[in-house]
Amino acid sequence: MKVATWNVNSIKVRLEHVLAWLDREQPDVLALQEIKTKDEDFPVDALRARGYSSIVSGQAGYNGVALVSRIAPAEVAHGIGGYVDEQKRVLGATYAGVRIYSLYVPNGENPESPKYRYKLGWLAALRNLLSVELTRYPQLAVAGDFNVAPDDRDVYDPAAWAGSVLCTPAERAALASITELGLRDSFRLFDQPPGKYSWWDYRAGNFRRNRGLRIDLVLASRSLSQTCTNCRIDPEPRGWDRPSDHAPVVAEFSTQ
DNA sequence: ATGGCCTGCAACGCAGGA
Repeated sequence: MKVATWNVNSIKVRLEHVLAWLDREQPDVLALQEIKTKDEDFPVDALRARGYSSIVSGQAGYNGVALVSRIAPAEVAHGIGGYVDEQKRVLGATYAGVRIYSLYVPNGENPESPKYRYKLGWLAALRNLLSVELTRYPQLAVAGDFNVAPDDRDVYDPAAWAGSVLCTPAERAALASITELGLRDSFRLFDQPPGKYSWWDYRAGNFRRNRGLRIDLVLASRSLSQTCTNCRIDPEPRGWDRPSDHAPVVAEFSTQ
C-alpha cells in the first residue's frame, strides 16, 4: 500500500498539480491538508475521473483536510473525539484494514502567541486520540503536516531556527510523546541523505537554495512500520509553476 | 541583501501561513 501526504495550500489552485501527481505516482491513499475549501466545493468529480474517491473535512478559506484513495474508505472519523475544535484538521478512515489519518497540526505562529498554546493543547489531545486508536488498529498510519521539525537534521539552519515555532523544545517533546506511543517516523526508518526537506518558504528563493524544513511526516505503528519498504519526499512539484510551498511525502508498505 | 510570497475573502487591504 502506497500512502502519501501533501499540504496543497488550496485544492482549488493546486488541482492540476494533484491530478498530474496522482497520474504519475498512483498512491493508494493521498492525505491532503490546507484544502481551504468547503466540503461541497471539493473537486470530487475530477478526482473520481482519475479513479480516486474522496472524503473531506473542509471549511471555507482556512485549514481543511481530505483523504483521496483508490480503495474504498470505511469507519470515517472527523476531528478528535471529545476535543471541541472549530478548525477542520483531522480526518481518519480505514482502508483495507489499515487505519489512516490526514492531519493538519496548527502552526502556532510564535511561542508567545495564543495560537502556540492552542497548538500544544491540540497535540496533547491528538496524543490521546492516537493512543486509543492504536489499541483498536494495530496497522495505523498518521500522515500530515505536523508543523514540527522533529530534530535539527530536519532544519536547513538549526541555529537560526533554534527556539522558533516549529522547532521549540515543547513542540518537539509533544511530537516525541506521540512517536513514543509506537508511531515511527517512516522517513527515519531508512538511511537518508542530509538536506531533505518538505517545506520551503515562498520568499527569498528558499526552494532554489534548499533552505527548507521537514515538517510533513508519515508516522506508522510498529506493526505497519515493519512492512515499510521506503519513504521519500518528492520535491519535483515544488518546482512546478505556481506550486504549493510543501512537497508530497510518500511511504510504501508491503501489506498485501 | 538583516528582505524577498501566496491564498481566500472581500473588496482594492487584511488575516494567516511557517
